Amino acid sequence: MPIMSQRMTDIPKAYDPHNVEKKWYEFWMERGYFRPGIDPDRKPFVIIMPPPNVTGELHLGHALTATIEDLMIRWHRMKGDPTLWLPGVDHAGIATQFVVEQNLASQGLSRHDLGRERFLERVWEWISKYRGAISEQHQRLGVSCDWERECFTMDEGPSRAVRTTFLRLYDKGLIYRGERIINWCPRCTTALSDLEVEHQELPAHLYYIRYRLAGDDGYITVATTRPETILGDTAVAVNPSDERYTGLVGKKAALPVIGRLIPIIAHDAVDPAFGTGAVKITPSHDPVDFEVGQEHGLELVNILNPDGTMNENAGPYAGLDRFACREAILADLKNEGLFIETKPHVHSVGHCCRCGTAVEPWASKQWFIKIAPLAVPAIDAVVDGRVRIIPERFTKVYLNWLENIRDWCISRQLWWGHRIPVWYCDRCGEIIVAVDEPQACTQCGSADLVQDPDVLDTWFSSGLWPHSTLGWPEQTDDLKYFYPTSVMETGYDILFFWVARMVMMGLENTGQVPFDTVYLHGLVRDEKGEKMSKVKGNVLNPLDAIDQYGTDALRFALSTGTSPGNDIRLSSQRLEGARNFANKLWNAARFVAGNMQQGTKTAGVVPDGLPLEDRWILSRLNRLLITVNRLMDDFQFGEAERQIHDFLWGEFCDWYIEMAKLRLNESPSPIPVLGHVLETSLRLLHPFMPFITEEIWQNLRERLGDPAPDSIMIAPYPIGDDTAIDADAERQMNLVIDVVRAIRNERAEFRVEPSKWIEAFVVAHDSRPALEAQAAAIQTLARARPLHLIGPEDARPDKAKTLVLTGAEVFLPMAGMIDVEAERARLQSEIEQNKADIARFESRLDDEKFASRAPAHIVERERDRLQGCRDRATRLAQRLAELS
RNA sequence: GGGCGGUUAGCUCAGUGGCUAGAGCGCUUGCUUCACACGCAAGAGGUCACUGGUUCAAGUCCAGUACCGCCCACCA
Repeated sequence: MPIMSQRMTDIPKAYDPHNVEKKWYEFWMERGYFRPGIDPDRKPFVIIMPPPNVTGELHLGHALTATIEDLMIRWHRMKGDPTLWLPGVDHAGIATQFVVEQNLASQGLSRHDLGRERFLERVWEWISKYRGAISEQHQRLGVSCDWERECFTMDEGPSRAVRTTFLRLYDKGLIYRGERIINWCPRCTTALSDLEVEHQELPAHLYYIRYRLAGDDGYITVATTRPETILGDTAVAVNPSDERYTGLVGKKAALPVIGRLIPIIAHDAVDPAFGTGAVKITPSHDPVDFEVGQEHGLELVNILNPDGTMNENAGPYAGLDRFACREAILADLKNEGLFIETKPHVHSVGHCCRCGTAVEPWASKQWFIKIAPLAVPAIDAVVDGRVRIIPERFTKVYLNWLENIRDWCISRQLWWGHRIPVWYCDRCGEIIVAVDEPQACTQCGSADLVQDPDVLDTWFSSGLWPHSTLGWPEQTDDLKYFYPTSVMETGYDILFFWVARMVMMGLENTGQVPFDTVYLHGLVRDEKGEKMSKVKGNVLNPLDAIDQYGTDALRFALSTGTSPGNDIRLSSQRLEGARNFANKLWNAARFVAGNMQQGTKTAGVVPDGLPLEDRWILSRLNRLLITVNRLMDDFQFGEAERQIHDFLWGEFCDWYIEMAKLRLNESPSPIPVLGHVLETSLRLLHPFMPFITEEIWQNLRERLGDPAPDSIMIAPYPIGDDTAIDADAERQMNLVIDVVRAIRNERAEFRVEPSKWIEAFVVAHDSRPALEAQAAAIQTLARARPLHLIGPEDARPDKAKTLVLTGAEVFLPMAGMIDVEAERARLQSEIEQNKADIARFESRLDDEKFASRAPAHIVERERDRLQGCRDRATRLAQRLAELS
């Protein structure tokens, strides 16, 4: 005992994460544990980390990604798999250019003041300043990724992969340049893909406007939500079957204000029931109108400048902002008597996902990927199961998107990003697409080549990430060994942006799927369920959470009791709960360490001949190990953690340690099972809470005589042994627990002072030997002394509180405190309840179909239960009779 | 207009056909019990949204309804 109390003072009472996290992270790094051990005979486990924005800050979504990926990685590493987790960062075209431009703006400069080259220098400076912050944040989260393989999308390797892919797709005719309607952001002054546009339903107006007919004093009335685009109209269309307008088709109408004459045409796409049944056609600024224009050979009249102001085609309105122009034109129409009426109308307006500005559909010359041919193999891969999506419901979402996919606009009018590898010959106009910069025109030999000024959509390089990071297009050793990767873990919000494109590009470039499994996690929300955003100010910085609660607590809070694809609400209460669990574990370890004498063997513990509580906890532990391994295999990490938590707190601490204390009071000889269960649990928990488990494990290791590796992170992951499962021990222990709880319950009910001992009689039936062996424990845990273990026939106290349990009865003689009437009523109600139970079990068992169709062990269990209820019924009845 | 998800204790959520449906937080009562007050013990609290179906057995599977949320879509 002196040894124990002495040691206890060595270890602080509360777990302090800050003293341990840095220490162990450095230790792991120094030892090189994060590097994969390559074994050509073993299939590796590989995760490529979703690359965060190079100039960004990690938010809780990244913390969740890091947590789930790290737990998978650590688990596989402990299982002995060659394990690679490859980190990286993304150049994030628009986002990065945006922050650097804002920084310039604070100095009163625009990127145009600097020019392209100097602007890019600024971007690189900015990156060199902020890039390290991301990895530092990641390291504080405990990520065990291979930093030596860290990649940046703008590195030479991935950049070459980008150009190579571009060339290959161009040669195949899958990349083309063409004039199409794209989404234009006037603030970012670049084209966007359809995915980068967020549609919002907004209340607006439908304006009815008259166009004068040419050579006639009649009118045709159109309805539009965007009167300013009148200036770009090149036709009015009606449905060919619409009799109201049959006479007008082929005639001309004059545009209001500017008077330009446009034809009236017939087209199926016009819905006669909408508005007036006549629609103005603006091929330059509307996707449907563009199609109509193509079919009818209509002219494209662009009326906008890149910044959203009106251009010279807008005549008197040139220079006005598009929204100011709308008001101005409406006023003029009213003056001219061409404005008829306005009706409220809800329609959806696209906004730039980066800056929130309303985007303009705009006919513009851009580069596109003809994506449908690439989608087909990506669909097949998921349909035939080469790629599995978790949770499964997203399979349908994925397939639906790919089946209806439209060409992908990949050119961006930005400076920061992968420059499009296309050169134009100034002399002959030849278009040269090449991986390396050409020195002369392949056609005419001229050296006057100008590279396309645009850059590629950031997601183009992201789509190549799983193979470009491993060395593609070179057939590197890494590519050969680690590709295809194992799991792609990311948020469901980028299923289309990223996951689908990786499948398409991976298959296209390598002929293989990029990963076997897609694991999609949910969004992290605040305690009110709202999306975290800087604007709302409800963003919780992961580092703040770590400072306050510790990394393990943050990881535990983010991943426990959650399920794939479902959003997570993170609150301070949740973090506190996780921190409390870490502290509980810490203190359990403090207790165990204090009782572990130097050289106590904890490995190779066998249940044979051990006391009941030892056999019980070993049985429970092994059940847990089997369950957790099954859950991990099945990607149910949150449930696995919950089970570990419940075992450690509710079984190991609440019962096993409490009973161990009694034994240690009797005799100071060490209890190997105590150390064994803790040590095994630490390894089981390590992937989820890496720091505290390492700290305790190392501390324990010094006391262990067993040979062990230098770190818990390379120790073997525990697997269950079903021969350790001992149903008898569990049954007996349950009875002990029931008896103790029953007595405690009554003590509380009768307000017996906590320190006071009370006398108890326990009638044991089949389990009498077990209860006798546990008499001392029951006494102490229930504070019941003297405790009389008696037979069913033995005399028991007269006026006693009686508790009829399934395998025992407890009598508590509480002099003067028993109300016989109340006691009788209570027993009567228990009898009623018991009767109902019996009836339920009987009717189930009497059903022949149940007996014949239910599995044998279920039938058996129901029989046992019925028997237990019947026994109890008898004893309840007896007891009631005794009371009268 | 299509599709998906949710609806389980006061709150937040687990529960992937089989005990009498669980946890954390909150609440009530009592405890400075020698690992832990970031704790211990006891307790209250449920028509698993609703209707029907499949099954020996449904919170769990199927169909429909209601409400909430999300995604997709060229509704001028």
